[in-house]
Amino acid sequence: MELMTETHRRPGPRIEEVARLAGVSKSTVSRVVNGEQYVSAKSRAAVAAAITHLRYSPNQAARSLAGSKANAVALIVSEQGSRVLSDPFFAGVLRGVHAELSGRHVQLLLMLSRPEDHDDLIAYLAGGHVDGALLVSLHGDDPLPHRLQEIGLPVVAGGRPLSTPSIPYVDSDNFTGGLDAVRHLVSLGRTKIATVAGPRDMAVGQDRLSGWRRGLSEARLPADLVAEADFTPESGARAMSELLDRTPDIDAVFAAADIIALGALQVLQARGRRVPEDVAVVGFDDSLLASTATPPLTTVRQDVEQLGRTMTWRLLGELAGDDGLPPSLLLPTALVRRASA
Amino acid sequence: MELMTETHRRPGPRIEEVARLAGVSKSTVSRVVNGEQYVSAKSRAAVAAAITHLRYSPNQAARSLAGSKANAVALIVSEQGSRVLSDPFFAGVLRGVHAELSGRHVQLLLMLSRPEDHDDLIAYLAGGHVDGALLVSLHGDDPLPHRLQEIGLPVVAGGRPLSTPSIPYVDSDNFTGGLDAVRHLVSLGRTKIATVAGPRDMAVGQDRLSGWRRGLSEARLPADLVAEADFTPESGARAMSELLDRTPDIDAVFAAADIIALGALQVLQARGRRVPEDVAVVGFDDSLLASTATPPLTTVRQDVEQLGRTMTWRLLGELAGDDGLPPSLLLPTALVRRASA
DNA sequence: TAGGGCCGTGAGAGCGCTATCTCGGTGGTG
DNA sequence: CACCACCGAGATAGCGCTCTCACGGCCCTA
Repeated sequence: MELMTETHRRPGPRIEEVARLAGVSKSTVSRVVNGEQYVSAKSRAAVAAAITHLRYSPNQAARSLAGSKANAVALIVSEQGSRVLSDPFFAGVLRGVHAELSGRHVQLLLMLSRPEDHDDLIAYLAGGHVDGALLVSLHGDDPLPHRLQEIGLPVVAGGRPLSTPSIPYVDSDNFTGGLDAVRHLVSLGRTKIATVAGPRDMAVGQDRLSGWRRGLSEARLPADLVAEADFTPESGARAMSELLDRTPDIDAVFAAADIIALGALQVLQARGRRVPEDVAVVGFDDSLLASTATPPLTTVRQDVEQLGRTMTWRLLGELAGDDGLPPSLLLPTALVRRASA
Repeated sequence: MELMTETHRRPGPRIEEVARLAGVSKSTVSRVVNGEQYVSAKSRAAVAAAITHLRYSPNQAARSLAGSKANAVALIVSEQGSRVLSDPFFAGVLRGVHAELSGRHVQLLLMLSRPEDHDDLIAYLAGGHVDGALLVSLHGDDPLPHRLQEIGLPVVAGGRPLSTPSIPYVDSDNFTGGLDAVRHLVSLGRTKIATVAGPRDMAVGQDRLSGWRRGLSEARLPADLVAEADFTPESGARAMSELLDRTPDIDAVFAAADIIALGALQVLQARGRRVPEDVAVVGFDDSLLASTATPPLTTVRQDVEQLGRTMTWRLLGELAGDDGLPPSLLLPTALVRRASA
């Protein structure tokens, strides 16, 4: 009797059984499950009761197959290293995305992809396994957004993508953030205001730098004290050293990120500068690092969780067929005053 | 002409087309795609060529439906707040999980669940939408691991689950870590060694505390200087204050996490204690916070990425039907000496 | 030379849903 | 009173794949 094969059946009831218990057809159950109209209150209640009683949970695979939609979106992190994941920025976005998704029966697939894996990624996404994609941490030359657009997958980027301006994105208002930081420094009477900028191949680096420039030009101060760092304390320290070597009498620094500011802070203290008396320091992000630094860091707050929520809202809107959605959105930033400036 | 409905067809070729191009049947293409035996080298090559040429990517939904397996695992974060996501611990685990999964055609579903959402979660998972689950950040009384076990879903926990000892888990050797921290403090000649312990309803809190106790008992020192905190600098600061109020002449503190140590450090400095001269401080985790603290923190390093990898390895092993897998695994920790002790 | 494995392959039956078509009943309109 | 729009419901055809089964050819053994 080879009928006795171990049938490894998936557990749980089928839609069929729910229909039988509720005394209606599969179609009606499907309508109820999908919240469609044209179902009598009576049927609706009967189905709901049956679902609860049987603990029915519709099979996503079957649903996707029949319905030509995946009920899932991908959060794609495109980065050479996987450093990003430790970044509070990423954590915040993730939290926001999840918050916005929760209760909507849309699954979140997390995909990291290094540039050399992009082909696989594209193939997978082109297969219709997700309905849309959220993109974060884009370096400027990353061809990924463009390629996603090519295969017709709805995409929203977190942070302005340098390479593909046509893609919808949500970003913090980094320019105004940088501008506000400098205005604050100017209001403190500082005149030799340097910056440790972020990577120039990322919009976030460019925009905060532009804000700094604008602030200095407003105050008719020279904008020549620039060093570049990536988002590590080490590179922040290195950049600060350069700046100090070049111009020892700097009296303020705008760091493009708290984590950069931290490295700068260490160098400043090691070189005998008092913060904020000799050199005022402003960071960016208002991460945990800012409040626990010594001295606590004045910084520009960005609400990354809100950024995640907004990206998701935008994507789901597009998937629902809303038009009139803004192509892109800028989220406000705010200066948080602490001891360092 | 309502035939003109927007047919929203999924893009890409079907298995059928690959078969036609390769001159074989669907069955053979399926065999090649799934790496089965009993396919001639010739057919295999023809199919591979066709796949490449057509950029074929099999439809996961159809695969899951026909094959009764989801080709996906869930990473479940069970927590009241969504604070966890910002935790470097979580980020590290995530990175490890992803690394171990990559190239295996297994998708990662990220699911956060507050206790009040557990019913939904269970229903979803019972539906066979994932093949297994990875669990992190469990408070002791969390019924989730038990319930997952009930529905027969293969599960591996990250961190020892207090409530369900029978569940396979992977954890850092927190006990030995705590022990090593104290031994180091003792070797420095400290005798009034306090601890700011982690939450007592989490294994990680209990185990590090036990290690501290053992260390003191080895050195025949009293183990009565205990305060408890959760994983925030604020609670660390509060706990440190209590400790100092109770016993002003403390000369060393073992904090159950770097983030707790940070709060302790601030209180210590505010109260005029020099670190490490008056009070030596040891943290746990070796997070970024440890190296950027003032002074840089001596701490116990745990390799959370490795933890994520190991959890995943264990789960995939179980899914592949390996037996002889160790039920649980402990990963080594290591003391990292810096300035604070 | 006949029999039995084993390899390589194809045909075809579902997997559990959703989408579409169909149809009877109801109530408002000319 | 006939007509028709519309609501509520059921029947059924796939969605794209995997899995089981069947079958022919080959090699090895008796």
